[in-house]
Amino acid sequence: MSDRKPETQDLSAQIANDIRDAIIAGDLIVDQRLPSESEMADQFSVSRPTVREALKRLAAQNLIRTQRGATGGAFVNRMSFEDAYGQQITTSTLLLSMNSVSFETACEARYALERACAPLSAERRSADHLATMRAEIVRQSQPGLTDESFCASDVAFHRALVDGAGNPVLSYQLAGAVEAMQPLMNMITFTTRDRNRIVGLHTEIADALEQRDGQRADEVLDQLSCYTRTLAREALDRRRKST
Amino acid sequence: MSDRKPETQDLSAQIANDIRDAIIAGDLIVDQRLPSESEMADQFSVSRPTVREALKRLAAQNLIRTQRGATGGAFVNRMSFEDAYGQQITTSTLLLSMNSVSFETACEARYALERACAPLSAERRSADHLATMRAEIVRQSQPGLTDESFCASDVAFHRALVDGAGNPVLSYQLAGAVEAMQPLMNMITFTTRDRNRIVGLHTEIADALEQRDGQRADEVLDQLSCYTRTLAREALDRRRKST
DNA sequence: CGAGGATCAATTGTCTGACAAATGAAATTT
DNA sequence: AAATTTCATTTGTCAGACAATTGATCCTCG
Repeated sequence: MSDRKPETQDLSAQIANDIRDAIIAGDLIVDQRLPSESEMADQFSVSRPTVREALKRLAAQNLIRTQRGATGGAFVNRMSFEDAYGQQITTSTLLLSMNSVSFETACEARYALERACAPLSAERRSADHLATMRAEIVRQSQPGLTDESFCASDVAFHRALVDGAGNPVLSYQLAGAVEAMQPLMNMITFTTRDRNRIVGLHTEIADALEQRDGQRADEVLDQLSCYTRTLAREALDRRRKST
Repeated sequence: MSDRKPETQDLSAQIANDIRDAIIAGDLIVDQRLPSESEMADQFSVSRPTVREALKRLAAQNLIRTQRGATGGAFVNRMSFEDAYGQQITTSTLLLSMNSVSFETACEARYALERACAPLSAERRSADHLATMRAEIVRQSQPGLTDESFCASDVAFHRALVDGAGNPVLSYQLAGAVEAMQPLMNMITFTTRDRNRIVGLHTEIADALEQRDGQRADEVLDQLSCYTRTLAREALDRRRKST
């Protein structure tokens, strides 16, 4: 938890960390205006460009926003769920794409997380959530759909399932897991038979949620998890054979 | 998913986004060296400070690292789980602390996620994980422990439980949920009676995992979830009364 | 010929000073 | 009183410079 090398860090990194810690500690509250760049330069005994680099670091993390003009400046940003989604998805995508996480591992994590919210979703899902899921099922049944569109619809279906739990923290956490998987899923070529099976399972899930049967939804998700992993294994085998 | 206002964005933000997209798309691969700051300044037709601001934005997201010296420069960073943890915890902490997420909601999310990995942990936990959990239980039983230390130990216990699932993606996702809750948990004052009850439930969880009984672990986690929420409600009531 | 040290060139880190652009507030005019 | 102009403040961008770091190169000496 401690900073690794505070002595060898850039000045801009040190300053950014100072300000970040102040925000986390609550010393700087939401919408509070930070001193102007010139003032901070004096305060930290550095030049304005150095302060600016620090501020850009914070802006990249959505911790502050800046505004030009007479009453402008840098303001502490209220971290929005949308901002958090974006960061989460970027981070997860990169983690999965370049950190030798196997499809298997990612898939297991995704379905474990999804199953966590199945009972909540069964209890709380609105008619809207159910309607979204049904609509995506219809879309997925269309013949001639590209694999990419099929995957996108799959993501939308599962997002609706997660959102049905009515817990924004869960939605935010799972957005990363589900969306970051999409590039990996896109590598799979779905046959008509595969799609029919998946659509069938999706329908069973929707039915279960409609009847507020969390237990049943959980079971079907388990089956879907197994099936997806089987498909991925086959896709991987084919790819290996062809090279 | 699309950028909101590319036309009103800073030059440094635009450049940072360009490079970020190139990294995500795989056009820039891990450990690849970016052009020098001067070269990029020419390439993008901006000044060097502007390029530097862009690079600092990327560095803040752990997308690149920089090195001084003759063979130095900016290199595409391999996103490490550790980096991802850090970002996740910062984001989640801020999201919970200043986005009016109720303790109830956060708590529900946390235990839902934890229960997701209970069966996996029961199956795969090593003796090490179990030993860590037992050790933390002992620490939690010490009389005279401050509330903060008790909470820290609680986090360590649950981290061991999650890590026991042996899925780094789950560990990374849950790190945020569990650790971000700590500041909220610290607001609770635990009586000796509360602590005994929690330690008892922790012991039951450890026992269940030792016997590879995921079902049982899940049940106890459910109880712990309910109990924690009760305590939080009481703490909130007391706080409300005193003000 | 090899090893060790001095030199060098490339690159990032930092500073200074300047000007442009935006923007809300104050002063002025109608 | 309303509309317009002016103005001060602040961020955005630029140019050029120097310091610090660091690997590579070259040179000297054994």
